[in-house]
Amino acid sequence: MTTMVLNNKEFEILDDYLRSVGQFLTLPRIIILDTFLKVDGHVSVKDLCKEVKKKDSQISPATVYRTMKLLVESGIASENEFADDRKLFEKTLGKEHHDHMFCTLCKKVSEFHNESIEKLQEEVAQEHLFEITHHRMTLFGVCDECH
Amino acid sequence: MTTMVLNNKEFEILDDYLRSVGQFLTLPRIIILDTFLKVDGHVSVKDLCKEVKKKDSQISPATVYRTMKLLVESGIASENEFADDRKLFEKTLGKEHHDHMFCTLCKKVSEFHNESIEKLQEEVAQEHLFEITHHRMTLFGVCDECH
DNA sequence: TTTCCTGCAAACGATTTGCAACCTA
DNA sequence: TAGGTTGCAAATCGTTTGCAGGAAA
Repeated sequence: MTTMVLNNKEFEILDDYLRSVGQFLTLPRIIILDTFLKVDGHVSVKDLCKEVKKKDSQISPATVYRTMKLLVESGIASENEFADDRKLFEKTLGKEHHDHMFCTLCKKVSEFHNESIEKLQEEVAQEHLFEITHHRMTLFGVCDECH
Repeated sequence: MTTMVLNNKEFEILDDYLRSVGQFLTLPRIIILDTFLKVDGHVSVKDLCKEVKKKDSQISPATVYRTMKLLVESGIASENEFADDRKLFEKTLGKEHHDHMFCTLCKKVSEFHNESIEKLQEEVAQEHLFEITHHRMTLFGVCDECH
């Protein structure tokens, strides 16, 4: 039997968010969030649907899409696209900002953070009178294991 | 009457590329490349189709898609996606590598280059034994004009 | 003649949406 | 009761592909 991790702060955050927009934390939403939290790394909706179906075969892809949108809105998840048309979600809570390295051979996504780059980005933006809300940086190439 | 710029190096490059893979520089391909070269900035296939149709209403979107693929393969164009599902093409020939700033209000794409960032990216990659083939960096935010 | 090219329409795959039935405050 | 929620199927949207006719080497 699967144990739910309802005590996670993510459930509280989603619940708060939903209340603030006049919506409810329903069972399908709980199951989807729980599933999402237990997958590690970057997941596609397709893969998430597979996992969700194991817990409740009734839950439709439409609901997974709708719920993932809510998770993004509430700041629990973020979206990123690496290879063509593969939109992937990752957890954002409790993780500092980071960028990605995508191995074009094994498709593995790894993360890094470099404060100097962040500072330089801010400098560049200021030079162009551009106000950054967020950025996206991905290095494509071959990871150590694929060498 | 529209003048073609057949003397541009891009036509030679496409022709060479096509020959190397046993294909030909046909009229539709010439028209599409010519149109692409005359548009500035970043274009979607949809917008390109509109321009192409003005010169030859017979040319189908399928051919535009097929030709843009060839342009990317031959190094004349490159693809980038900024906002959701808007794949845009830009010329690469004669332009040094650059990154992008995307204004989320007016959707304008502007370019910048920062050598220090490039060096740091290379350093980060080396630390992780990752071999970069290319990278993609986009700053999202509000441009000067939209302030 | 063989291989490539093209337009057309159909197919595709990811995502969204309209709807009727269902919950829940 | 009113308004949010869901599964289902249909609709969308960008893109790709099968095919039959046409053109070039």
